[in-house]
Amino acid sequence: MKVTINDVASHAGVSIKTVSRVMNNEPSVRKDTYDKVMAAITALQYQPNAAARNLASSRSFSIGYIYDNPNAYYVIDMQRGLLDACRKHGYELLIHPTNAKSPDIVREVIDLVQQSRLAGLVLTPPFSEMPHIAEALEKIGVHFVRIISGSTPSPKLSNCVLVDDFTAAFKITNHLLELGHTDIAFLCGDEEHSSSGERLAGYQAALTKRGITPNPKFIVPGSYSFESGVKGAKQLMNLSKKPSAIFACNDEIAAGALFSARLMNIAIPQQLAIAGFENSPFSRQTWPPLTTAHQPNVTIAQQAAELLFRHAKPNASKMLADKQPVFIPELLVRESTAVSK
Amino acid sequence: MKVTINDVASHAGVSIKTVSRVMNNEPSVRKDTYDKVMAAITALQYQPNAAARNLASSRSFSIGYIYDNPNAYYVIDMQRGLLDACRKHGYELLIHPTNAKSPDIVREVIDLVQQSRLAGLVLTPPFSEMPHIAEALEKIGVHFVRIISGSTPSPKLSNCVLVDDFTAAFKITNHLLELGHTDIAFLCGDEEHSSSGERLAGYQAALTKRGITPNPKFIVPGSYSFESGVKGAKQLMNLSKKPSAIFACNDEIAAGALFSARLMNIAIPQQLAIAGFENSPFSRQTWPPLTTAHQPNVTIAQQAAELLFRHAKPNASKMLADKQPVFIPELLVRESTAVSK
DNA sequence: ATAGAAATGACAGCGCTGGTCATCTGTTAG
DNA sequence: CTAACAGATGACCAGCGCTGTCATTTCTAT
Repeated sequence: MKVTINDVASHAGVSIKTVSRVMNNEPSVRKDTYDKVMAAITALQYQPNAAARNLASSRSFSIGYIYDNPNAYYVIDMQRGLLDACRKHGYELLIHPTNAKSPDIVREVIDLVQQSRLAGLVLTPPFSEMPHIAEALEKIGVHFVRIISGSTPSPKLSNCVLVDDFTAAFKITNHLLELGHTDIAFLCGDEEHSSSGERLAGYQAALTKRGITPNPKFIVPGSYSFESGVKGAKQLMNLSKKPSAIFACNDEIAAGALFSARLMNIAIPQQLAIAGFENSPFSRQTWPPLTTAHQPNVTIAQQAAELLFRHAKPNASKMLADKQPVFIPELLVRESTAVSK
Repeated sequence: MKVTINDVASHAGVSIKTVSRVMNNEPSVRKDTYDKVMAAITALQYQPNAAARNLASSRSFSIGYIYDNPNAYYVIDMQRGLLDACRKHGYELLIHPTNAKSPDIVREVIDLVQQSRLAGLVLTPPFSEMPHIAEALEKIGVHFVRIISGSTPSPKLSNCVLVDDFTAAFKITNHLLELGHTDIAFLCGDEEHSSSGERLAGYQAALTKRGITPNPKFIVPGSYSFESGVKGAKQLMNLSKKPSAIFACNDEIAAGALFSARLMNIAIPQQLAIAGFENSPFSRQTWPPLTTAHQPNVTIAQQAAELLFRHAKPNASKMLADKQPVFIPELLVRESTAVSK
């Protein structure tokens, strides 16, 4: 019922100490001994007692995931990916919803890490973009991995997983251009999220490449919310020169724009094409369904956790330590942009 | 930096065992000793080391939350509530997404409980409605709390938090009746979820009370999905005698019905009123926004965890042990039913 | 004053890791 | 073929911070 390290040792015909060495990836264990021990571990389904390990070594076997994101689907996907990686490595996941805007957010995070004795932390926006959090974490020597918007790996970003919003936004804009649209507007998300900036840049780059100068009136500041989309679309459709397509910074904004267009009796996509970003579940459930970009969040989270373990595990192989994953969200064409103008 | 039980003991002038007794609510600690120790604990900001407690006592200080629910907002809310309660009681939350339809789901749950040495489990649908899970859990003596659909507390349901879907559905149906609708259809959710049955019963009861015999053709079986709503609405609107209102078992189905109605050029709510259930975030973002019923999921989760702790903590006061919370989701009228027929 | 109950304390040990040596095995140079 | 050495393994102990058990002390009621 309860398999201890002793059982594994006698089953493998080695000493407890050797099993412990294997469990902790210590060097100087011969290959065949290692294999023998591993075999015993799987045969007996040995699960080390986390509490005992924890207590004896004073390091911990859990990582933390801090979130403050109104998009529940994003959070759930992240969790799923992190959990997968944790299970694989025998770690636990501590989740911590909180308020990123809180004035003592740094202290809160530090407290969490220290009280729960976390081995590491996975940071998603907005936390991954807060320099004082990264600094504080570095100062107390806690490993962390950030998931951020970006396209080019660099040594400075060694503990980051990059999501290439720029390229994905470029592709979406290109899709609209190929449909014949030239007057394409952009509804921004929150300025403080770098994803919004990256997507805007991708949009602008695509236009420029076609020889179109982005029209400043077509770039509407806003936030990642339905309401923002409602307002933004209204503003755009009241211009004397209206856009024929809108690229919204995420699906929620796009849904708002859709809503707004409907109030104004504008036919989608005949009179106005609308594209979103994120592929949230409801992007398929709007009418018409939204063209959008799909982020493989579960996989992204897995990779982030793997990266974290590579840094956090004392003796893990450093071979792969510098692989820096970049994910490019994939274009998903649906009916909100289906018909060319 | 790191305060141990020793520090507390010497600060309070007692033995470490006595501090331990206080920490564990053991009886036979004199009032003034108790106060002295508590004072020392607060003065020193003592935080017991979970790993050590765990190891020494072989009980654990974490509870589990198993989920398999496509509705991310529901899961996030549950987590939030559970986490709140856990923090308050010094417990941790272990989350475990899984597949409820898996053939060895019972074994998986049992393994989880035993391997992670969980103090208890919170079960939401569909797990809370699977009798073999409850049986297995009882057999191995693990505490658990179920969140289920129901209206009347009973001793058999002593470890349950009830959500009164019946009454809420009754209210929604009543709302439609008051708008003058008499031909009200019902789009069912998954049959195996008792919530669907309860809501159906509430709907039927409301009709019956008004002297209307529910029309079997107006009751469409289905599942908790957008697609089901699309199909259901189509089927209803192809009847020779069409309903003038649809009550969908949840918002997702309602959104599907909305989508379907739009394809058929049916004006909402002028030609057809549609109501949902759940108050998921996107129910506000459909067009028109959905009339629905709001479940206070965060609070429900908190109560469930509190109930669990009362059962799981060995020496906690049993005073409140038999309070059985019942939550009635609240009617939220929005534009999808706003105009009377 | 004294039995008996209640409150408190001493001590071992939960399962594991870290450290220190001692021993054993395998490899290489002579 | 053997000496000499490095690498691999084991034996052993302490101790992480706490709880369970049981012995001891203190209080209460007669």
